[in-house]
Amino acid sequence: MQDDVKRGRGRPKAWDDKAPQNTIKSLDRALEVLVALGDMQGGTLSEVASALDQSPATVYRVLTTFQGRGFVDFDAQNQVWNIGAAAFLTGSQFLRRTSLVERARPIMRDLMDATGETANLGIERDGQVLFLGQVETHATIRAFFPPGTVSAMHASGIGKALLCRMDDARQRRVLAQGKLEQFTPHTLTDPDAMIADLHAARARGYAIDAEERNIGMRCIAAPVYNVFGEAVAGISVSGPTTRITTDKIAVLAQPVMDAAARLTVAIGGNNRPAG
Amino acid sequence: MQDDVKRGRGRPKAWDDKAPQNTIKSLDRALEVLVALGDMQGGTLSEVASALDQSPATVYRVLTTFQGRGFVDFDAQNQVWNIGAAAFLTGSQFLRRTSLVERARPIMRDLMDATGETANLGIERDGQVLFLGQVETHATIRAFFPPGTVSAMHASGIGKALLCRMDDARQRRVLAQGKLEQFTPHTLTDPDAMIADLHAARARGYAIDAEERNIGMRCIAAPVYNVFGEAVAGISVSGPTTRITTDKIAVLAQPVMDAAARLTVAIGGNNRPAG
DNA sequence: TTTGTGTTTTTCATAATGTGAAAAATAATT
DNA sequence: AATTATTTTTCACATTATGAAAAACACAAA
Repeated sequence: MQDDVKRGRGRPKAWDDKAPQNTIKSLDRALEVLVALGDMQGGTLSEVASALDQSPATVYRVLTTFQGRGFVDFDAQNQVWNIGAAAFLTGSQFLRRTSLVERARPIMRDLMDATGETANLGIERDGQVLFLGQVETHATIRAFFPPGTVSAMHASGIGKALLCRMDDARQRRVLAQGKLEQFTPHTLTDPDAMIADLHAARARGYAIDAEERNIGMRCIAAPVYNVFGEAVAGISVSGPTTRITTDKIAVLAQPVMDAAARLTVAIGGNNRPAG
Repeated sequence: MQDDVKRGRGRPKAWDDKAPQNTIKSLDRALEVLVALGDMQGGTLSEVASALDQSPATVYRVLTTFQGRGFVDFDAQNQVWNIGAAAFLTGSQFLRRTSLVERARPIMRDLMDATGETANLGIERDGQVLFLGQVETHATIRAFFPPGTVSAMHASGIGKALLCRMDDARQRRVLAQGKLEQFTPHTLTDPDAMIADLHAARARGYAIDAEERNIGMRCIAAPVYNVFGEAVAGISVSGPTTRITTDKIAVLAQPVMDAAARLTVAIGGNNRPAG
């Protein structure tokens, strides 16, 4: 970064260490409630209140206010509060911004048509893979990654497609974060084995997740590049090992790489990767 | 419906007309800001403030507070505020919750009450319509599609409601699969006639199955959209031609479309269809 | 039944804190 | 250089958020 930051229009922000008092405390506490409700995947009033160590009365008012705008739903049957449709709708506007998702949509649909398997789109965020969208196969047996799911980099096709294009330093940093947690007997937990796998993926042009996260599921992923040739997203197909057999991987990899290349073009990226 | 509703545990809510003061005003105003920011797809402080007719100082504090939790991002380059990743992450928890079928249930019940006819819910699977659920009319003569039933797309109201929102290529592909099998003298077997019928349905906003699958049965269906404005399901009413007469179709279509729109909202979808 | 326990919702007094106006400090424009 | 537009901070004041406790229920057991 440059030393002199590009500053905005009006009065400059106070770069003091003494915290400027321009945030709203009650709103912040309310957001804490909303996030907690999402993390715990719904709960009763008392559950939420005790989890946050806050007064039930306050949490109750926060929840009913959110409810008024549809940000949370209340299941009167079981007295359970949950994240509501409005939160999803507003939150989804985040995707529209980068326009990555919008542009990926038709490409993913074609990929699904060409391969018959569910197509996925994901990016890296905070050392994990964040799934942004998918187009589901029509087959009855299908992999399911709803948008918003996060997954470990080292045990995901898209994660490894992104990793294999990072320089060594960043690779090691990201991998060190997650400690290579073992999910299945096939998960690569040895750093050297992981590095070797990433080199292979880089040479091939696509990464493979062979039952490393879920037994019975394989995934083939390729990186998508931005204008600087940096891998900023991954596109993949995932399905059961019964359909994605080892000898079909090379066949399926081609449409995946094609789709990634198309998406790279669609977002104004450079298909000649940097480094 | 019963008069005595199933009530929860604790103290009952005050059913007074005089608004109970258990919502938080400042939080509500803050949510108004967040929703507006999403609707206008991002904007500068002054844009948001003037759009809501609020003091810039207040809106500023709201935005910085949201920013603190990642619910909005600030692009210092262009001084533009936008919906952030945390809003997306939390909002996405909504999807993880209940299924389409559960959300549709109360809506379908209302639709049945309003029309007096059996209400149906279906999606596309493997080129066919898969019925996921229904709420039966009280009348003795009734259409019966038990959940799990599959039916040909081209001879079903829901099927045509889904088809009429696909692009031409997919339309032709799906239709080619089934070869437009003839079930009754009214079944549309000519591809051009089918395309014309689908265009009409698209323009109307609802599709009609006029004895095309079963003699003596008519069906009125409307599409349900996901967050991308893609038709992912259909909702319909079906009944005997003696009750669903040709001159009643337009009358019955309104509650059907209303129900579809409600379900779209309930699943976090976008009622402005894509394409 | 009656009693007891664990809920959720409301009321109320009090103080915390959110609020707008205006000032301050910058960038863009003329 | 002066003006305009915009963002951020300060400050005095009153709005309003807050927790404790009470009220009103459901549920379980005696």
